[in-house]
Amino acid sequence: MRPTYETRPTIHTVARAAGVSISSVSRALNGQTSNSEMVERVKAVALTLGYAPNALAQSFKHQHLDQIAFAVEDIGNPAYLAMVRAIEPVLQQAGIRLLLHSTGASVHAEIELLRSLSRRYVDGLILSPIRVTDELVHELASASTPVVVVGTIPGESPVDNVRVDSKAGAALAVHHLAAQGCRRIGFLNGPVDTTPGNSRLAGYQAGLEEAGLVFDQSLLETSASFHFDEGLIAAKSLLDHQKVDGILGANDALAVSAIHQLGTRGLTAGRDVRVVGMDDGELASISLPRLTSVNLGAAQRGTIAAQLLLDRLRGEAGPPRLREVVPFLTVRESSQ
Amino acid sequence: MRPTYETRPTIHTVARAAGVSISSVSRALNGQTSNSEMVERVKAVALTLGYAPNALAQSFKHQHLDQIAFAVEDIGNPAYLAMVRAIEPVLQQAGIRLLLHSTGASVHAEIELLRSLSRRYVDGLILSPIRVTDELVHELASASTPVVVVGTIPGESPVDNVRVDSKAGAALAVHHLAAQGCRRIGFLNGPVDTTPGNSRLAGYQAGLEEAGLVFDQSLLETSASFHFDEGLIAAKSLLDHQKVDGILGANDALAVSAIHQLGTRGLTAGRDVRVVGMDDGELASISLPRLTSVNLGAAQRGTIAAQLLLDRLRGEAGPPRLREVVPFLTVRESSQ
DNA sequence: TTGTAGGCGTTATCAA
DNA sequence: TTGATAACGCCTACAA
Repeated sequence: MRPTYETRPTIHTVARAAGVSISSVSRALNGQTSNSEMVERVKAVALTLGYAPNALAQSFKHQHLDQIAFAVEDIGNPAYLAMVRAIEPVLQQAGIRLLLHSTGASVHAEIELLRSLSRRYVDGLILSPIRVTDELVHELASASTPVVVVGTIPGESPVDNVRVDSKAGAALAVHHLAAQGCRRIGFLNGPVDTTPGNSRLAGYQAGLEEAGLVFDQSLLETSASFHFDEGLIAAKSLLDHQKVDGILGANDALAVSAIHQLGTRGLTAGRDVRVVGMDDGELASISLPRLTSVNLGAAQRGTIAAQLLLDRLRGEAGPPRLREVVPFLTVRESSQ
Repeated sequence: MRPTYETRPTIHTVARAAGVSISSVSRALNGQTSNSEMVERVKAVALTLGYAPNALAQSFKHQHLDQIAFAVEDIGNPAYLAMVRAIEPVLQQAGIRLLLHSTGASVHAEIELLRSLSRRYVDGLILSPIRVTDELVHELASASTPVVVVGTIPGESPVDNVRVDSKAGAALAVHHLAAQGCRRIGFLNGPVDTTPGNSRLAGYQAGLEEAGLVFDQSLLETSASFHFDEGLIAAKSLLDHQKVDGILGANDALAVSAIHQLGTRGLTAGRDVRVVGMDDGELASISLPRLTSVNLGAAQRGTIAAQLLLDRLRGEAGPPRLREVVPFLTVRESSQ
């Protein structure tokens, strides 16, 4: 049998039962100065009545809900997952709840989300846009609550921003492969109309140049997405048409898809072809062989983003802040 | 330069600007019957003023926030991740937002969470408890909002419940291994004081019995957790001490850790020792060799849980409902 | 069709 | 130290 959810005690119920005014109840429960005997009585009554202040009414009164939203394309993406896990404890510590928003890789959905902030159902937003359009930047400027953007946005954008130099990260991977003796380094990229795809391609090219290797268009294969399944198709195409001694995947899933396609050809990652991924997520340490990967500091970015946003919620004014996380390489068996 | 977030237009602002009363504004904006010329004017004024009704005030008035919480031990667990991804679209469809709660495997945290529902900061809760204590069941009974439990709970618990027969799932895996000719089937379990660990052990034993094999305590290895790292330790211990021709992992991560330890010994999963996992998450199709796994319908459970909860939010009364998802086996290379 | 007024539950101001 | 009262922004009888 289900209980009814209807009639909960309010502050009036408690006041009546304790024989005091509602203001006294409020004060007693919120630790304001008052007669301690009365405080005890009120607390006792509240307990027996099972009274708990209505968070909705409190929020209405204070005009903040103590909750923020985190909006990403897909929570299943390991990088975003790492961020959520990093954001959570920071918020919990501060008594702030976390709302999850899936934008489904739609800039339109992100813009709608920014507009809806004027409804004030959250106190702030952490947004990790996959594509940055002019319109998005414009909406960021006029957002009704503090916003922190995770990912690279134009310099003049008037919001806090935490980013990672993923171009440098990709270059790092290329350097490593070159140092291991690779001369024909294939690149399995994701869509280039996304911020990550774009900057990783730039990093691949820069890395080649710095290593004294020439960029060969035919060693570049662009997957339809950053997911494993589509990666398999792209990896197959790359290996069908080109002989490579090293492969950089734009993320771990793409790198692992390359490992699979090597296996299909009787080749072993590490021994025959060196493979490096990016993100350094759980998959990297679980894959076989373990995957060398560029750590892009997803967890760190999440933590920083949460802290920046909390500052704003606490009233911190001042110009937009920019935090940059530096990528590093975690070397495992797949590249040795 | 940051904008100020202070003075947003209210319904009064709009009313004054449009030269009507606040009730007219409310009616105009909510599509109530009224003079259409006036409606147009109000809408125009609202638009130029950038007015959007304050969600907090609306929620306060209606006494519901249009948001629910999903509470799990760790959102990084692939099974829970699959649930979130399944829950999201159902809620979005209904205009309900999703709050994420991490309980960190603490029953105490779960109980606190259930109590805090009386604060009414969510309209309902989907809870996936890892351990079910009497106290938890008791709190479920007196929760202030509708609750849906994902996972097996005692029959008399007065809340909606969606579960999977994971005992049958584990037995399914054992049958499969036996049918492939395995006679010494090791079991890499997670902690047995958890609901999943407990029922999977029972399924392993039942499966052996049904296959005409005897349960051998020494073929059972219990990992400290369901995570890959600890799985490696347990898998090593199992393989150091016993010769097996089949291994069942209590989840995909544990099964993959077994694959790793086999590799260390020059053995290949599938060819030398058949390996089966449970969960059938992304990891199963990404691992090398691809992992045969018991699909426990995590996504399906998420969808159903969301629907059950939505029913309650819409006022559906009636006795607690029980939904059971049936597990099935996805066969891949690791067991052939 | 429109406006006035009351109320949702809480906190805060002010006078007693 | 306490209690009456106003206010937060919105919706909705009810009266005009």
